[in-house]
Amino acid sequence: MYSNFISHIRKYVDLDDNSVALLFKYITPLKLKRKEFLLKEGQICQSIYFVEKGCLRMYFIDDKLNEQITQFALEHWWMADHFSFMDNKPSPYFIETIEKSEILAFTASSFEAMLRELPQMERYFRIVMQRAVAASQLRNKYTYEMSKEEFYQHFSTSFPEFVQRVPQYMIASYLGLTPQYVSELRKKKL
Amino acid sequence: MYSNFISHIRKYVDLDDNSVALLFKYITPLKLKRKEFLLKEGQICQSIYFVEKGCLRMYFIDDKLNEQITQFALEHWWMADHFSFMDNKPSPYFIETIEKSEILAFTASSFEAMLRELPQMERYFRIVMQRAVAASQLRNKYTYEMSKEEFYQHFSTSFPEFVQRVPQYMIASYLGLTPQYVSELRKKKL
DNA sequence: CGGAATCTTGAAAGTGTTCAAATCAAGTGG
DNA sequence: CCACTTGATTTGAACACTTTCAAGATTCCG
Repeated sequence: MYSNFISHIRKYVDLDDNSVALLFKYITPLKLKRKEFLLKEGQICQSIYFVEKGCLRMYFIDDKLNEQITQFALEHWWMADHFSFMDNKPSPYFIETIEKSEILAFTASSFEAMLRELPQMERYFRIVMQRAVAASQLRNKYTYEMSKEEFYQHFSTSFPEFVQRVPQYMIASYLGLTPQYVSELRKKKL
Repeated sequence: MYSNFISHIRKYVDLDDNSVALLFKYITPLKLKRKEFLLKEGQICQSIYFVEKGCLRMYFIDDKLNEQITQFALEHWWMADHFSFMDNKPSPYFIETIEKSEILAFTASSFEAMLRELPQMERYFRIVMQRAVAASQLRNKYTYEMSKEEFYQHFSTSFPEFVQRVPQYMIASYLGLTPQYVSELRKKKL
């Protein structure tokens, strides 16, 4: 049960079976179909979400009414609008399933209660968050040193499984370029 | 002593005076002049750094030999190359003082030992890292929705104290635009 | 099969960069 | 305190990368 989640935790902290049982009390499991929403613009991001199976995207609507995708989450990734989640602010984002997905949710209050009962989980989340910071430092560095063309080529060779799994126009949006330009770049590469 | 640091911790967790005394054992305080380095390209980022007073920048040298600034840190901010710090990988970055600064450093080993002795600090760092993730989500959103011109105007009106404190060309670098273009934008605004 | 969503094409327009050179500011040593 | 040297900012013209717009071709799904 929730094997991806448990194995992810055990990568970073020791957690005995008894603690795992306690942990389960705080989880809200969700089974979602394709194109269902976990969060919509204007709502407060009530939970942080762990992708046990499937795929999520986070996006907002820009002033030209385009969907701008800012994050994806595959198996064993966390997803949340952390500002909204921590400070109870309305979120500008949508979080939506791209595929049929199994999600584990911690509401803000269950998250707090869980951390109080299982302090090892503070360590787990400290490490997870620190790794998220590291990942965003790296991604950020790429945006400084690569042109959009290079960024696209780099992404599609680094994550070919991703390019298989999600439509081109979503990748274009995530990389901050137009679907037309992606189309041009693909042609160029052949 | 280290009052900015202690008050920052106490914003997020309760820490009694006894624990503060224990905490001090793990800190390496550094007094640095302007333009001194905490990290250079190729080295492993040995410590994470808290800015008690002063100002740091982090940058790397791109393929055209420009210094590309990816982060600043003012008082009560943390600074590190987290990938290098956590996984002992050589860093592509330089970390350098912009002004005379007082820095508190935790080496990787003192950081670990401190967290083991003072588990409340796991909570503190979990919160700090989570807020760092939130901040990078926000900054990232800006890069999707603003042109470089808007990004510059937004930054310089949001952080006027910053524009005072650091040279234009560093702000240009941080925002990912050329000093020439910044110059043009400033002219435009008058 | 029909309709909607996705992907491709090509031309025109912008936004921001590059290059080269001039001007301005600032710190150092005499 | 001035002269000198280096660092920082400004200018303008030419260029490059990426977007926009408008259609057309294709794929997918019920």
